[in-house]
Amino acid sequence: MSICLLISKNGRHKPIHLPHLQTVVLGRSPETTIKDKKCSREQVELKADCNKGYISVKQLGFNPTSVDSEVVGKGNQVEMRSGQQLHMVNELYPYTVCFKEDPSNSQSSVSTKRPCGPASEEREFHREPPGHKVPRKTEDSTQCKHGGSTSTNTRPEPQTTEKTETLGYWSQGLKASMQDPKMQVYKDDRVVVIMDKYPKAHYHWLVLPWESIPSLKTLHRGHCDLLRHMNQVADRIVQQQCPDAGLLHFRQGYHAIPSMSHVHLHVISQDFDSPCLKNKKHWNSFTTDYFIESQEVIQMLEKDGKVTVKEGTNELLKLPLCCHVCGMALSTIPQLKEHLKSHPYGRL
DNA sequence: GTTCTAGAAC
DNA sequence: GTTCTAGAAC
Repeated sequence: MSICLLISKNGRHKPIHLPHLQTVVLGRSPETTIKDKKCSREQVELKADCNKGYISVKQLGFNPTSVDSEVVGKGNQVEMRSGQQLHMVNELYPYTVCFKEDPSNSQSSVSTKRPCGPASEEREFHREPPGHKVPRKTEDSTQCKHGGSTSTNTRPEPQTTEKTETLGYWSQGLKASMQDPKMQVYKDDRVVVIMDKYPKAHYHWLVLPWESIPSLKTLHRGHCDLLRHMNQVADRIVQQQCPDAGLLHFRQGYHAIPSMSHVHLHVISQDFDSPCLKNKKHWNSFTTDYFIESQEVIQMLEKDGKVTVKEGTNELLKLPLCCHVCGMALSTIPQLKEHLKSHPYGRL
């Protein structure tokens, strides 16, 4: 399959990879180098169809995005093909689209992928631009599946003995993402932090242990230290990567019944300003008791040696929409999103 | 987890 | 007619 590249015509930055059928939101951010306030941080939503050879361009921002001088219009969507020109906003910041053969399809490129994880005690931060709301997906989700034949690093490999944990199923996606250097924001000998692939707020990271822990049910008292460390790492990420950390409210916690396998701590800003937040389930999973505070999980482990999820927790996802800050009831997701603009920092 | 889409709600 | 949700499929 070919890959899709969005190329800045005036060479402002390197080409942006648009993964096949994956929504990518671009706008004013370090990634595009656009600082123009007329350009929203979420100006356009792009989705490439590498099979059909076009990208869908949806204007999210208020000011006009255009394709070949034709304004898309807020909320509208058009198709753009090779040879056409996208202007991010106000007929400025031109881009072209290019479909070309994926060089990573060759076997040699797979074997030269990053050997999994850092050496023991290694700690490093990768400062990714937070404005890029949908991090690019790995070109090869099977990378590191076998640890890399030449790897000499000492980090414990994920357990691959359980047949049910075969990579490739959608619910196993985190295992691939956490191994992908492009997704990693921080890693040390115990944990890795990645940006959520479909962030539900302006800032949304996942902290995952290298140790294979399928779910909250598998946690025991011996994991308390690890969970405390995950919390500390999360605190540091927020401080280091979020310039609004003083104003913007954050929460750290776990979904009671997560869809994705492998224990992951959500670190999420409470603005919930994201095009990826689309439905009631998304909303209630972060704003009801379906979201269990990290401290509460640690306390349960310390006290009971296990995490207990209350009966009926799944029903919380069906609750009526209700503002997490002021409690106001909203009848639809669009109305909720409009209301959330009155709480930009996620608190009163 | 997401995407797609039928049909409910407006 | 359009918007929005919710369930199936992946």
